[in-house]
Amino acid sequence: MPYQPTIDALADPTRRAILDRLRGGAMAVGTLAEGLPVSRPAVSQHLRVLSDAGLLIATPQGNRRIYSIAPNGADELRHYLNSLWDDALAAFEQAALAKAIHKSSKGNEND
Amino acid sequence: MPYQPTIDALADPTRRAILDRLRGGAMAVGTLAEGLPVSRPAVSQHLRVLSDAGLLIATPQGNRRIYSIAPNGADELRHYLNSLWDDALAAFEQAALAKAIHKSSKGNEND
DNA sequence: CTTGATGGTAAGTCATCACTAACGGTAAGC
DNA sequence: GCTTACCGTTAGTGATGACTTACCATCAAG
Repeated sequence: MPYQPTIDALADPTRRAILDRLRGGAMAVGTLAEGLPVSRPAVSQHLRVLSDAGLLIATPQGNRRIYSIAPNGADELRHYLNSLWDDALAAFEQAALAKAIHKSSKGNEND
Repeated sequence: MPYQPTIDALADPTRRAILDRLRGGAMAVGTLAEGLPVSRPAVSQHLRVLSDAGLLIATPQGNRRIYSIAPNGADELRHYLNSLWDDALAAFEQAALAKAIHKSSKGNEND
C-alpha cells in the first residue's frame, strides 16, 4: 500500500488547510502558520508528515524554509482511486445488464 | 469539507480491503468477512462507516444484505484532489518560469 | 413454533494521533 | 560576540477510533 502515508496525510483537516494555502505558490512556515488556528509547532509537525508522504517540497532559504506542493505527490493515490472506481462502475453496469437479461427471460415477472 | 467522511473512510486499510474485495461485484457480509483478518462485527462497523460516507450501497435480500460500491461515491474527493494538484502544477510551472526570467535578467549570476 | 443462520449493536480495552508548552539550534542585524 | 527572529524537536496530555466479546433482531426451514 504505497499510498497509505499519502492518504493518512490528506485525512487531517489542518493538513489539507496547509495544502490549500499552498495552492497558489510556495510559502514560509511563519506565514503559513499565521492563517491557521493552531500553533506554529503544530504546523511544523504537519509539514513533517506531509513532507514524509512526498506531498511537499522544502526549499531552505537562509534562515527560513519555503514549502511548496510536490507536483506529483498524489499521483499513486489518484491512480488507485480512479482504477478502483473504474472497476466498480464496470461491475455496476454488468450487474444492471445481468438483471435486465434476467427479467426479460422471465418475461416481466414482477414489474 | 463534504469529502471529510469520504477520506476518513478510505484512510483505513481494512476498509480499503473491503472495497478491493467488492471491486468485481456485490457480496454478502459473511462472504466478505471470510477473506478478511478481522471479525465479522468489525466488518459490520466498517460497512457502516463506508455506507455513511456514501461509498457503499446495501441491498437487502431476504435475511442477508448485499453490499456493492457506489459508482459515484468518491467523485467529490477525486475532484478535489484533481483541482488541488492542477493548481499546484500551475504554481510550480509559474515559479520555474519566474526563476528562469530572473536568472536571464541577471545574466548567469551564479551559474 | 422452534431451530439455525445471518448480521447489526453495545460495552470495554488498547493504540494512535493532534495539540500545546518548553527547549535547542541556526542565520541575520547591531 | 550578543541579540533577535525563524523553525524543528521533545515530552506530556486528551481525544478519537479500531478491535473483540457478548448480546439482540430478523428471516428461512423443518
